[in-house]
Amino acid sequence: MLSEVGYERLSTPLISTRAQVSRGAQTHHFPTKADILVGAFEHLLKQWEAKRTEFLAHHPPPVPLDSYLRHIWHDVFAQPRYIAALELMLAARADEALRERLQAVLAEWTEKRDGIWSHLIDFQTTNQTTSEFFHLNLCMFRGMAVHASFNKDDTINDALLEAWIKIAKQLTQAPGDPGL
Amino acid sequence: MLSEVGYERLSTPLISTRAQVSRGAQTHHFPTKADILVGAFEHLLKQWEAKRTEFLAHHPPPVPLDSYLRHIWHDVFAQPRYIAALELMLAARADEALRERLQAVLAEWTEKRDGIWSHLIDFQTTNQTTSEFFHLNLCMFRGMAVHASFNKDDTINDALLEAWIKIAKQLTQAPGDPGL
DNA sequence: AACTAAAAACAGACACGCCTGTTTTTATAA
DNA sequence: TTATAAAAACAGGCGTGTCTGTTTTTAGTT
Repeated sequence: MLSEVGYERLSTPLISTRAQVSRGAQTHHFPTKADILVGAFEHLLKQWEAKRTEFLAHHPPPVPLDSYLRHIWHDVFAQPRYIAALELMLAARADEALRERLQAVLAEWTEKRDGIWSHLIDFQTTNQTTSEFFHLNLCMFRGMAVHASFNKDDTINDALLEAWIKIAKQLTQAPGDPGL
Repeated sequence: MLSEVGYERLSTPLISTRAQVSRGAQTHHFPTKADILVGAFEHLLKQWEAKRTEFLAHHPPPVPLDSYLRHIWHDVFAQPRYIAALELMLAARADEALRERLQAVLAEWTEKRDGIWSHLIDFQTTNQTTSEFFHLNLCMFRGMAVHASFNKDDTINDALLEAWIKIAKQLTQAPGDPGL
């Protein structure tokens, strides 16, 4: 619903109706709206985790870099839910309590995720370079996700993805530090 | 106000109070809330345009690539207003009428912007590569802006910027196509 | 220059609806 | 019987858009 109706119009009665749950039951399990949002956010992170384990089941490590990139692009960033999560995080800027709860949930998850991937991807560079690449890649995919959510022309989105994959390979697979 | 109180809490009475304008005057000039938002968006784009002309006054073309990158990073993307604009665009996804108005305003501005920069930057590659680089760079800066808005640690943000500038140089300044 | 008419700008109040959180009541199970 | 779950009603507040009335500016005419 966050991705369909947007954060602004997302109201608790709307949610309970769509969930076919009485408003009483809703408020019983989720006293405040923030509780619902945090719950939804946790649910989303679990889904991403599930996609990762499913991917790893079919791609035993060491995972080639481009396989990894295509996976997180298509299964995470290119999904409407990613934009919904982004809207949620941005909107939560103004709500200090909600923001801190979301950031806490996310921080824990991020740490876990990075710990997992850093051992599985077929990097051939130093650790420090790897960390920086992770950040760069995250930023690039985030920006591409926003771009894709506005511009529905998939040909250009695909071209951007392929271009970035080439760059990523140069950055991490080159023998000797390529200047990153 | 969009960046301070957030899109969700931004109400028309709040705006009129802060603007020290009566609610009657407000509704006279801006019949609906969407009119205010579109007006604010146009205002923002004009400010970016002003920053650009000011930069170009001090940096006669051909503009070195890294100067250009630092300029749009610090003067546009790294500003809180960029995040506000992003939140506005994302929130407008659910409001079809508003979204189309914003997109129309933005599309016109974008076309103008690209037309200007493409002649002023010291590129040494083909046009097609240049266009793709523009897109990639936009995505990267967008993602970095989001990152910076959440993570206030400037050292890592600066490091990311410098890393990207190095990459950008390799992409556009290398003699012969570097494989992008 | 002065007077009038029209238009624009402004001010404040109102109505309607919705949203959030609380409370009260009813059902169910341990 | 008591604790938990569910349902429904309630209260207070707020937000958007509209409406009526007032002031100021502009335009046109004598």
